[in-house]
Amino acid sequence: MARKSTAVDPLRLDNQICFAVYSATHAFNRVYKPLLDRLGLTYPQYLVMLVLWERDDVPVKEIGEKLFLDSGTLTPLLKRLEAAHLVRRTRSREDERQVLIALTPQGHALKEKARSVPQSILAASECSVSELVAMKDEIVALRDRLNAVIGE
Amino acid sequence: MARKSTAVDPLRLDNQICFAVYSATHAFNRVYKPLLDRLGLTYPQYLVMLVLWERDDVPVKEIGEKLFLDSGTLTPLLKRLEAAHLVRRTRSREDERQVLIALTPQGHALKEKARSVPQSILAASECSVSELVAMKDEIVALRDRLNAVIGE
DNA sequence: TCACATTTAATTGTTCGCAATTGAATGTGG
DNA sequence: CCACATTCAATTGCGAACAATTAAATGTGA
Repeated sequence: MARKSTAVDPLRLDNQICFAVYSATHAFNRVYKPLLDRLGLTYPQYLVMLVLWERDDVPVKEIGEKLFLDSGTLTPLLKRLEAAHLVRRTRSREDERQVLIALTPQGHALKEKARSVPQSILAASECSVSELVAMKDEIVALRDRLNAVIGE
Repeated sequence: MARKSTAVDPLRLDNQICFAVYSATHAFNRVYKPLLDRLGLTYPQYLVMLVLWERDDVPVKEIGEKLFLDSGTLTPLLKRLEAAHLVRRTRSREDERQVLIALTPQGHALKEKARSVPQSILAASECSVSELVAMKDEIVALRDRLNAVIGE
């Protein structure tokens, strides 16, 4: 037959890795939702808290570099975390342009309640740790190549 | 030493596959942006057009099932596509609850301009087709397991 | 047939995500 | 020292994404 096989049609939705990644992001979000509701966090807020639990008193810029987000996203998000008494925002004294983000005691304490989250996600993925690590490394490598092209 | 290795700390940002997927989604978006700007589409609008280029005159519900999106997202998006004269929205005569989405001639014609997009993405990924297909299949399988847990 | 449940889109309100701009602080070259 | 560029956060505006609700059409059982 003369028709092009749908299996290799480059415009077919099911053939697009970007849609696989896009829809997997939403699937993760839906699994995280009930877990993070108990912590009073959204998923992007949870990511910011992961950064802060690793290192505290960090400028907005640095959070943005780690999460690939800009101030247009982070400023209002951080204000909501401040309103929830999880972080404090203070101008740096050495460089008044920077705003430093520090955890409050409640912010630190929330880490303990968060410890069970990764395990629940692992269970939901029905996947071995080694498989997930391998996939993660492949996806990160792809992401970094894509990001490199943007800077070109 | 007594400290837990950071390599296996489950709360470490870099160890989370969800963040790999989340950040890869944004990286894809940034690569798509200049390509889709030329078509006058956003990325979610492009996904809807992919669905319609495969099969036309489809109820909103069906688009939502294919893209894992609900009417709260699709209704305003489809109204914007209608305002751009790419689709028409008409109530089904057999079932007045359904709204059928059909391509306009301009909507059909846009497919030709879109044909170069997948190739540009492939180039940006700096990856062989077979590698991408393998990754895509893994990610889809993970997504489907996650979605299955949500319905539990 | 009729009360009731279900299905389907639309609507409302909140939170991301980003482009573009603004304004203040800092750095740099002459 | 001073004009100028750069850096950083905040702001504005728009388009998703989703929970929760609403309203209309359809389906179902007694």
